[in-house]
Amino acid sequence: MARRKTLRIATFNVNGIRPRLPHLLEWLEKEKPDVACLQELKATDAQFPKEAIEAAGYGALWVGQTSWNGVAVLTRDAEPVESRRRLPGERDDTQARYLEVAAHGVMVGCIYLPNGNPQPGPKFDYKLRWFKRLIRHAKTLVDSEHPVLLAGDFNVVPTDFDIYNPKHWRRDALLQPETREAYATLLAQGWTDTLRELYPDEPMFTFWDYFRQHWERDAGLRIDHLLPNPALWPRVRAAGVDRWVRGLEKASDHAPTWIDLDR
DNA sequence: ATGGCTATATTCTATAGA
Repeated sequence: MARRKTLRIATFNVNGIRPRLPHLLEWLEKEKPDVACLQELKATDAQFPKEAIEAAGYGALWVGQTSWNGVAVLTRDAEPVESRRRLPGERDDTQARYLEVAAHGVMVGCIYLPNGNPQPGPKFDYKLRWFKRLIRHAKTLVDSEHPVLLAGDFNVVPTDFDIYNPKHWRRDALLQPETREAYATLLAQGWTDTLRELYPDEPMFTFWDYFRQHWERDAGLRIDHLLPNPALWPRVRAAGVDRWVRGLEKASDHAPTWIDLDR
C-alpha cells in the first residue's frame, strides 16, 4: 500500500503474544503502524515470535520474561535501535516493563507500568516506586530537542472521566490519588496526554475487562497513553483507538491506541 | 464485599491481571 503521509506510532497491550499472534498480525496488516509498542508478552525471549513478525515486514526488539510482563517495539520496514532495556534506579528489579528504542526518528519509551493491586500492599508500593523511577528518567528526556514519545499501558485512570463508572473501582490501584498524582507529576514535566488533548469531550476508552459484558456495554477505562515531549507535540496530527481489535473473538482486553505525526 | 473472565505455570489448582 502507499505509504501514509503521517508516521503512526501505536501501543497495544496484547495480553499474551502467543495466543494473540493472529490478532497482532491482522492488525499490523490492516492498520500498518510504523511503530508498535507491545506490552504483556507473557513470553520468554526465546518464545517471542520473531519470524512471524519479520514476515509481516517488521523489525523488532523485545524484553521477555517467564509467565508475566514483557515488552516489545516493532518497526515497519526498519530495525529499531536499542537505547535501554530497563528503567534505571532499582538494581534487583527483574520485571520486563520498559524498553527504549530509536525508531523512525523518534525516541520511544515502551512502558508497562505495574498494576499495583491489591492496594494497599507491596504491589502498590512497587507501582509507586516504579512510577518514581519513571518520573526521574523521563525528566532526562522531556527537554530533549529530539522527539521523544512515552507510550504504553500506564495502569492509570487519570480522572473519573476516563472510566465508565468510578464508583465500582474507587479502591482499585488504577484510581488511587497517589497513582493519579504520580501521573500528573509526570505530565507536569511537559509531556502531553495526546488522546485527552485531542478529544476533551469523549472518554476514549482503551481497555474493557472480560467481566459482565463490559465490552458489549462499552464499560471501559482509558489506561493506555501516548505522551509526546514538547519537541514532538507540534507534529501530532491525529490520535485514535482501534476498537475493532477489541471486538474480535478471543481478543486482548486492551485495544491498540495510536497517534499520527508529521513525518 | 464479591465475582465475573483469560492466561500462565505451579497444570485440575493457584496466581496475576485491571
